[in-house]
Amino acid sequence: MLVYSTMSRTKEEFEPLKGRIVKMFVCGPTVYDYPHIGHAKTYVAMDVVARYLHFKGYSVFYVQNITDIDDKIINRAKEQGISAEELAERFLRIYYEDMERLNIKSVSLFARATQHVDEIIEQIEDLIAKGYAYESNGSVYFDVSKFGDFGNLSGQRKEELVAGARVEVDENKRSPEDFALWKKMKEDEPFWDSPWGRGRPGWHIEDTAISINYLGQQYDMHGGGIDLIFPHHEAEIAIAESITGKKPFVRYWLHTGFLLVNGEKMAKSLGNFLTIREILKSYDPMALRFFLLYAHYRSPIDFSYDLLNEATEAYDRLDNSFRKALEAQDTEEREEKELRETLESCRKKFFDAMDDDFNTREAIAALFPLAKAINQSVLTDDRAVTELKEFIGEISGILGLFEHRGEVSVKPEIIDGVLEIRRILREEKRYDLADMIRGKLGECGIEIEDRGKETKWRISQRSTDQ
RNA sequence: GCCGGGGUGACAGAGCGGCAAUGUGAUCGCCUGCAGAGCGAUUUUGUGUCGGUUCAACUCCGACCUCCGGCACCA
Repeated sequence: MLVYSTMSRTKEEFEPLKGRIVKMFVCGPTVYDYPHIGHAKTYVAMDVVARYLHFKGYSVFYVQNITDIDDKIINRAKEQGISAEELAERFLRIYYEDMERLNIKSVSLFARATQHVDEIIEQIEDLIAKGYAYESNGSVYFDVSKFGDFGNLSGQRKEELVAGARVEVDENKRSPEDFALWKKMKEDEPFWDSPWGRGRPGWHIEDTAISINYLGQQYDMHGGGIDLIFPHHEAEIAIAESITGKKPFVRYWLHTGFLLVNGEKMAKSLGNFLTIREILKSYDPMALRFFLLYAHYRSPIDFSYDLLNEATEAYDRLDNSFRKALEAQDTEEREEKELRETLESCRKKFFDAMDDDFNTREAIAALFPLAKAINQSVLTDDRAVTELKEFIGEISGILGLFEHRGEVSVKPEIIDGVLEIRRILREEKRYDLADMIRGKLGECGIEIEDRGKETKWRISQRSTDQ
């Protein structure tokens, strides 16, 4: 299996540090607002990475941090007249809800910055003791000049960085490129006590404190959006390797391409900011998930409703045919050669693509010919059907798609009864009443579909959205 | 200025030293009481430009044009 690492800028053979155990860390959100579809892109992609590693037989321990204290949270809380803690709590809950709806299930542990302040302080003390950090007027900074490898991940040389820099001038820093590990408390701000007085943690060290605490001094994978490469991940490497003296801190650095809107980065100031909730008001969460996976994770996606609609159509096509396969019963032993062959080649293409740096676009593309074969088939080949069901189960687990979990709030017998009456009406050609029943059921979120004399029904995904 | 990633049919978007996936859209036909779903067929000279290497280049090399992102708060 090949994995692309930003550090080497190439695909490398994947091999975990220790046997069949994979330890991965992904930079989580700052919880000060509704999560947007850019978050969705990154976290869905990383979810599939974790799911696939799990499928490959690795035992995956996946930690995500939650930044629940920082300037944005403090400022937003002030605007709204509530405490920073309250604001963070509220949006953390919303974040969990949105992730749940997107079927992101692989995270083993969410770790909040505010619950790891002790570890953060310990790391800062360690850095100061080792001469990599200095205290200045109640704040503590990392001394970038002490870490020779700074810039390796982003391919930047320190001199270049400083040259083109628009670094914030801060007279407390020895050098503009130094970054804050501990920020002195300002008026009316939340604070923690520390050896340097009251203050709060800087951003970069939160992740190293959490990841080293749970995953160890070196671990396998670290993921996040492409915008985090610099300076965030450079800073993490500097902190971690300075503390532990061990290189590399992380074996594989994975970065997701940006989600763009109108060809530009999504930003509040551009007015093209789209939240997950906004999209899910009118789209099936599975369609959004499919849309995000129907591109390679390292590629950018230029979001538009046209493309989302297109993805919805494509997803429904696969979903419909897979449902047909999963519902198949009373199969015989009559061999369907075409189906078997297509299944075989699809399976190979799917896993080859996934093994090649989690290429979900190509993996999904391989599913369409299978869908076609299913639609053409009468599903009489019991061995092929069994294998088909197994395969669909596998890809559902890996992609987190094609899972039909619509809960029925009415007894299925009632719907079956209604459909029996409708069948009689259709036989008697009383189509007005038959159509009326179809309409009414549709309003209740039950979609029905006539297939010859038989009628299938299912819970509509879209109408279950809030 | 520095660093990174792109430019492939109407649109989206993979792959690859020889055959250019896949989806969506469009057109026609079939199926169907209708709807939906589906099936069959068709759809445009499709690889940014110019050179080089090669028997063979969309793929490798060089130059150029152009788009996007990062450069110290970002998924």
